[in-house]
Amino acid sequence: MQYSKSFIFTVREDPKVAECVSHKLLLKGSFLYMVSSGIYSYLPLGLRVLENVSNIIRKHMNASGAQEILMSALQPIEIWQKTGRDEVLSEVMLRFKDRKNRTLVLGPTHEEEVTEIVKKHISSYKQLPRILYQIQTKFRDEARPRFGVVRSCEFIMKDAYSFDVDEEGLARNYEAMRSAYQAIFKECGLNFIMTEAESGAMGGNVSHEFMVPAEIGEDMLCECQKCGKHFKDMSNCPECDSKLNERRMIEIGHVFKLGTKYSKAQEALFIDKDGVRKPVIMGCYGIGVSRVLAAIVETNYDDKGVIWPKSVSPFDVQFVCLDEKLIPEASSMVESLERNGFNVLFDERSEPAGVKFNDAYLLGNPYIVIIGKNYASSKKIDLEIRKTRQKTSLSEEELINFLKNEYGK
RNA sequence: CGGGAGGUAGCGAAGUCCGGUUCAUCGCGCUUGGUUUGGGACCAAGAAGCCGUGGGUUCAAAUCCCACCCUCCCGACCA
Repeated sequence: MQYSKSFIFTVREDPKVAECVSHKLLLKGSFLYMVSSGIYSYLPLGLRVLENVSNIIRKHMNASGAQEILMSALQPIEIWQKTGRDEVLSEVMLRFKDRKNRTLVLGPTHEEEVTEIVKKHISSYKQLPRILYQIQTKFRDEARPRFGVVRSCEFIMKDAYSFDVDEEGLARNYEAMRSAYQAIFKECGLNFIMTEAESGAMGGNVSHEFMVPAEIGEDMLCECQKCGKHFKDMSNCPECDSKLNERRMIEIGHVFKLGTKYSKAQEALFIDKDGVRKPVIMGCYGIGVSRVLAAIVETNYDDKGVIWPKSVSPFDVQFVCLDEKLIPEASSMVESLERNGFNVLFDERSEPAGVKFNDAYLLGNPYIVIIGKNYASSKKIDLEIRKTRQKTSLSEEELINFLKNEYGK
């Protein structure tokens, strides 16, 4: 992608509307466009990261046997009345009437709808277990949207639902999802903590949360000064009796054993081996995909900008050409990088070097390649690692080998 | 929903107390021409504003008064 033709428009000043790091940097680097408080559009850069995170999620979901679907955002109020959650979630639920005077809601979550789907299609133990998931936009009328994409009224969520014949099956799927989550967050470059949690309005009795320690976190965990373990309560460490510190956390994922709360209320029944009709045993598993973006930025940045982990960065390489006369050479190198499977943002603009460097740092792609004056004599280009800011001079061949090695290609 | 701060050109800000040729100003960005090109460079010329919205007070309002809207922060709330 040529920078001069891209829809990338960084700004020099910090946006006034943003206070926290992720909100500020994502707007400054034109990853996001702010429509209104708690409402954001994804520009090309932001969408690339979102897609990368989504694809990591898909990979691990599919590997654990889950199948992707896409449910409607518009839902009739009636399915919510079956479980009583039209009342429980009334504060956050966006509802309106259509032309037929029927009440519709913009789905804040999808337990009810997925249960209807399963009710229609599953009737025998032979059709179980199954896991369905989707990556989709959720709508919540938040009392106070904040921190950009951390808490917004419209956000992207991965929600998965498991369906089993018994508790043992549920336990297996719950474990499968839990380990998939650990793999997903690790691959996204997040330092996360898994902890037992309350089930809240979801129902069920077992649940775990995945948390990322960050300044702006809205949840609090107690961290042991000695052994580093985390707990909900502020008594001395149950493991080693040392003092605990409070630490703020961003919740990025939550898994629940739901049991039969929804299947009973909505009569999603199957006939078991013994001929008895039983409610399907359910679990649900959520990841705040857009919130993962924010959490990554909140924990991967410096005074110059974002430092994306390799696995999610919009581009692998930002290729900075500092001399117009070298554009033909630079173009051929960019092409060869692309042939080798790397995504390259080719900065061929006629801007001063400082502008290009600062944009590269702000956008946070992991590798910055610089071609300039020294190339004519040495035939070497410079590679700068975004994270460490270390620079080395390399030949084209050395560069490609280095990157292949870094990306395991 | 309670408390605090704020809204002036695309972005960031000054001006608001004390109303009036210092009132529409500055920096960045943008347009045109030229010089530059390994760290946000320089010169020249330009375009761009219902001073958040509506009402009021006054000879006169960005500035004073009232109402509303929007944004950020703290708290309550948060599957």
